[in-house]
Amino acid sequence: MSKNDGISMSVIRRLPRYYRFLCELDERNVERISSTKLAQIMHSTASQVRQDLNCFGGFGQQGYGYSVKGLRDEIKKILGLDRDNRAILIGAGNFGAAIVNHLDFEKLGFRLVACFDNDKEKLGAPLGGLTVRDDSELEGFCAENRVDAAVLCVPKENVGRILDRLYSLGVRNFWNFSHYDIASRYSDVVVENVHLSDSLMTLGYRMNNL
Amino acid sequence: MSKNDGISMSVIRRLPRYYRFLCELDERNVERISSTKLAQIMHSTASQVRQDLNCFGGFGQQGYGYSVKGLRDEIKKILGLDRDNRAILIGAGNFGAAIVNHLDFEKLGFRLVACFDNDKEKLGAPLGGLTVRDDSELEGFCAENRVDAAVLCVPKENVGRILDRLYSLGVRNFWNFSHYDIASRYSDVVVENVHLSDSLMTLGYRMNNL
DNA sequence: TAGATTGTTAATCGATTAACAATC
DNA sequence: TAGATTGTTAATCGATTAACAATC
Repeated sequence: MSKNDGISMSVIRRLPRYYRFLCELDERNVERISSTKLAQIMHSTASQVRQDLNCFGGFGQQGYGYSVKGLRDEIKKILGLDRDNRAILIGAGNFGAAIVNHLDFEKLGFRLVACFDNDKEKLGAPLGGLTVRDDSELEGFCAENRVDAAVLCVPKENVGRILDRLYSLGVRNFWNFSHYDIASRYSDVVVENVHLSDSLMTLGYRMNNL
Repeated sequence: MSKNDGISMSVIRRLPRYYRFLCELDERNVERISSTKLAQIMHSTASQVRQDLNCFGGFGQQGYGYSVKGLRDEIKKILGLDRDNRAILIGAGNFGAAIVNHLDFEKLGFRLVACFDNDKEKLGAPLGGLTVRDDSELEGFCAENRVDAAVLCVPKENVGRILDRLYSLGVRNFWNFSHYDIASRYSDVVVENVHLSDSLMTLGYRMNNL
């Protein structure tokens, strides 16, 4: 983990983009790329590209640039996309189901191992290769299976209670689609918030002001 | 639009959060709030709160703080949540449908006026109070109706073609859920990207490195 | 070797934080 | 009035950009 620590969020959030663009380049059979070219693709600067990459190691070669495959694989490793982070979905409604079906968790370093919902109607429904379980099975499941992260797709009102249960079951990592402020309740957790409505409001502001 | 210009993205992205928290405070019948208290809620600093708000005007009162209702209404106006930005959905699959059903567009300053899909199976299906239209109706619809923004929920491979059509129809604002790089193709557009997979990769990185 | 391009240090820029006079 | 808290200017911090020696 030597150099992996103390990386700023700005850099971390750029990593997935590097990874995506490098995958594309590789698919187009591009073998090498300079920081200047990569910067153009990233809408960034050559300096920033080199600074970013050098947070993790010297992956380039003077006078040559970076090997596309090589760099892609390094970033894949840095992002931990080959990991098997075990995730559960909380809230298998339209929204949660769409998220789960839309994404290829495996390619992102995760494996969905269970889906829970408190609606008896949904019990047993197929979802992402799994079967929706009743909310009451959560404790039993977590006792028997390692759970690294929870994807929260339940209405804000329900998040508090389920969060407390998850926390007491040892879950410390959350992908949160609700507006519940998890960080205010627990400080020793990792929370990645996705606030779609904030994003749409931002678009609204920008389209009418820029 | 006097003071509304030249606001940094950092500030803009915080506006929806101010708005959400102020709404909550109002629901809890809190009448006034100081920058210090608001900063606690925002996980920010009193200085930043005051700096942020003063980009748009002096909404507070010395010795008192800010009126919750008053400030909420100001930010609502700044964000343009009372507007009627006319949006269309492109791609009414599981994912697009879930997005549209999940959010209350009206409360966010938008009105969904049409949904399009190229799958004949979906034609006529009800969605968000509307009926899914065939992709081929896009030109006709845009000729007869003002369209301010498009929500792109189609696979990356299909974005290029639909984007060109939308651009030539005059649409310049995009809420983009695909990995297609719109900004590279057109520079005079406003794009708000939602990259869910990037977000999940970021969570993966953080949970294994922090 | 000469040309290209990195890795890294230094300079700049912008955003955040601190300080404090103004004032309710 | 005295206390509280803003609006705003100044200081600090961190992130981005520029520069250049190292080297492939």
